[in-house]
Amino acid sequence: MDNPVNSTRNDEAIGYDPSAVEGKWQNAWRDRETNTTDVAAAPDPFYALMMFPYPSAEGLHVGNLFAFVGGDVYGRFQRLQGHNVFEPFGYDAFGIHSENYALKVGKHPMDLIPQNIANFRRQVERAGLMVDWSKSVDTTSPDYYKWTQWVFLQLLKQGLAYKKQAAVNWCPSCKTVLANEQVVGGACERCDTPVEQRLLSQWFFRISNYAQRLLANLDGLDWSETTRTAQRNWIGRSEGAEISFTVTKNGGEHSIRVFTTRPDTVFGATYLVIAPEHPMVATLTGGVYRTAVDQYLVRSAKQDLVTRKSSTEKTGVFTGAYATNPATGKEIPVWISDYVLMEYGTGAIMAVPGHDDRDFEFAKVFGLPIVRVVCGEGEEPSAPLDEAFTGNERGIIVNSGRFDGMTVATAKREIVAMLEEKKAGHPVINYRLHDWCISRQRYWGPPIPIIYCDEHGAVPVPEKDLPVVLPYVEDFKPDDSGISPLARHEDWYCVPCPTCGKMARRETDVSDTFLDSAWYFLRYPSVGIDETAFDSAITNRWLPVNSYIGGNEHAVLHLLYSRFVTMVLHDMGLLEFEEPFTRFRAHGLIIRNGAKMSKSKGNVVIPDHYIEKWGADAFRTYLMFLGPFEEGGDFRDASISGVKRFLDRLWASVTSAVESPGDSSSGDPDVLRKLHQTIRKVGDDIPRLSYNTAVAAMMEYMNVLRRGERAASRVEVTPLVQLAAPFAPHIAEELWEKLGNSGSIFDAGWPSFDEALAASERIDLAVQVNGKTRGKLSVPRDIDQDAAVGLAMKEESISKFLSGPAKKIVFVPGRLLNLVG
RNA sequence: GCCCGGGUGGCGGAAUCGGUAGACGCAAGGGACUCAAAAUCCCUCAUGCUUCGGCAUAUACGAGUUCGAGUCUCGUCCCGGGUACCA
Repeated sequence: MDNPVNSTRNDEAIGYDPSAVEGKWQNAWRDRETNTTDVAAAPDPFYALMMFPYPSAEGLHVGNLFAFVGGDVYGRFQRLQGHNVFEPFGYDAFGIHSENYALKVGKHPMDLIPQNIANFRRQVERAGLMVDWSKSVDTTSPDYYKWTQWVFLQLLKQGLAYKKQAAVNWCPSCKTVLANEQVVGGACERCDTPVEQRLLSQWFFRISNYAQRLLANLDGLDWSETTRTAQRNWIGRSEGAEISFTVTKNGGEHSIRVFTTRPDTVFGATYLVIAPEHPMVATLTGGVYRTAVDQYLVRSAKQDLVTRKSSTEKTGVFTGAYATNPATGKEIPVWISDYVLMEYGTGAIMAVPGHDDRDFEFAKVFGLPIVRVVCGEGEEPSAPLDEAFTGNERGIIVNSGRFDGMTVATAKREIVAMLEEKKAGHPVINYRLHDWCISRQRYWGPPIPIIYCDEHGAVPVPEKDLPVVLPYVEDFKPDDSGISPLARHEDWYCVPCPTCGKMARRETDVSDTFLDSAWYFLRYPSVGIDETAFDSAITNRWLPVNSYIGGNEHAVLHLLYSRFVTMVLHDMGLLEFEEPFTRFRAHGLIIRNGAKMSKSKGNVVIPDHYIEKWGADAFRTYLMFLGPFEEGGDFRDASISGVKRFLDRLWASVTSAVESPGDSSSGDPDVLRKLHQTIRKVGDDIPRLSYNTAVAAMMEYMNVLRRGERAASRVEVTPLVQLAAPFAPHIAEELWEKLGNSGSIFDAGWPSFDEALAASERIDLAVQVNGKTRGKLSVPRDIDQDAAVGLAMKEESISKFLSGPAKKIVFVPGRLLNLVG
């Protein structure tokens, strides 16, 4: 801007060149370290976190960027409020996605990931995020996963990591383990061979020990309600009872324990079912039934996990054994079926076909008796059931001896008491939450730091020997030579036992990617510190995270695992807090052609060329304007032009204010009123992530500003530049500089609003007759009811709807008057 | 099936506590400027009637509560997401 004379002004006033402005400020931010936070000294810490992405080869897409910009607007706003905001960024680069992609393109993930990361960083910088790049994290770097392995060892030390046999999906043709998402319709996605299940010895974390605490703490968290609900459902607390059924077999007495949430229906239990994996299967199975049972066991063991869990067709086999129903004293048959899961409850159920859909279906298939023990309103106790009656709110107990006539709720209590007396049952609380299996028979992850010694068993790798480095191997493909790719590399897995020094064998499985991401937020502030996973003073200063923004697809696993790991470290005395994220908000999804934008749907849009064409500021603001941040919206590139127009006008207004020779220190009262209303509105909207309405409010103000003939003055324009800064940071910096300020606008604070200036003298009072709006009156703001009624009745256009004086008057001061005739 | 969301003009959306439905933006139509186009600027823009003053109807559908309902209650239909034999 070397020659601000009228002849050139038009060109400058209309439109601006985003690439020049944005390049200038991105360089300035880097050179001046504007976005670098002094984590040790900052007086007013605010940790603004966004979920780190998996750095795909295609690059960051619009859906990712939407989430990041939303987080960035929040972070920048907090900084403008005067906080020392720490906004880090990193990469969740281990895992099956990267590995599969590497296999597909025939490259090694270790070569691929650095390129992808460089590309992501370029995109994020180009989008103008306020990221502190001095504290970035890459989960595949040994500097990072050294501490992931350390976290594993801490859980082991606490007795929270253990090994057990567990089923995995196995492709008999590829001779490899498949992840659930690689099983398509019960077959291997690559060779279409039917998948089987196979038992492997795997590492688990005892997250189920924390079920009650993970559930209870949810009440105190400032999180999206949908996310908390999803976690509650996942943890799945059920109150019920455990009941014992006695089996007399070969002269011995055995007891089968079942879990039920409906002890009130025990009189209707006409048979028992145990899971195929139940330890008592062999004991219970009698001679002639053995062959059929064995066949059934083989069959259900072969079926893959996905199909077995999704098919609802009932299959089963009779064991030959009978148990005694402790309520009725009757003998009932014991069956085996895979609709009963060994992982939940006791792996055995009492079947009440009259009042459970699954039991009903099973009873129909095998011709087992169905007994009604609950009646709905107006139903006869003897009426047959043509489907299970599961509604229990108004149910009344029948056919249950002395419990008849009780409500379901009362009977639950009374029947459990009766069973307790007989020593045949007691109340129990069960959780759906299973222990977390962290073993992966894969290459692309951190090796689990364990060494197996013939003499000493599973020996943890000493902490001083971490990291256990993942070797660069050419044949990382899980092929037919064995289970885990690392198990093919003797030179790697043969190591001396840390305890006795004799030759031993490393664990060749790697850990789950979710373990990498379950603690990364602890690492960010301590990046660069080599001696520890996280510096205690720094961590307790910056965490828990003030604001966490991410996708609801991680509502359960990632967020739950992070909470679990944090709780364990808290219990070990390593952290002062036990919940990692004070506030969490889930953003919405970006829809393109009617579907969520995702690689699998094939509808991703890469933002680069939009940013090139319209500028990062316009693109960011457009993304925030297209719909409510927490709901997402349609990506339709046509609408970007409206936002660009707004920024052009902002540029033009500031330019003319700067150049205008007239009075620039005062403003038009109407404009100033709108300005102060806008400052209030934007300041209210941003914290509740109502970004779309914040942008709309700024546009409205811009329309008011441009209404008059005269050029805008500095007082009218300067606060608007500050309000726009979180959305359009580059142009805001540039205009801030044009307005004669030095230093970053982000260190200049947020404009304050004056309540008195924001209020107007006169208001429009809506006047209704019988609830229908018939007109409006321009009246003083503080008009009272009588004065308002008097004015209204004088208006012929209003009074014509009334035949006489109003019988009832509803007056809402400052808003409306309703005359009821 | 179950659990969450959601359904408002041609389109994206707004209406924060039950108080003027359609802010803001896009698209469309008209006009100004221009040799022309782009850009820019101005105007119109829910629907139907209209004597051009207005009037009526409208927030998926049907009931209800209320002076007043997009908003609350009950029922029905549709769409999106999550989850799934959890006893």
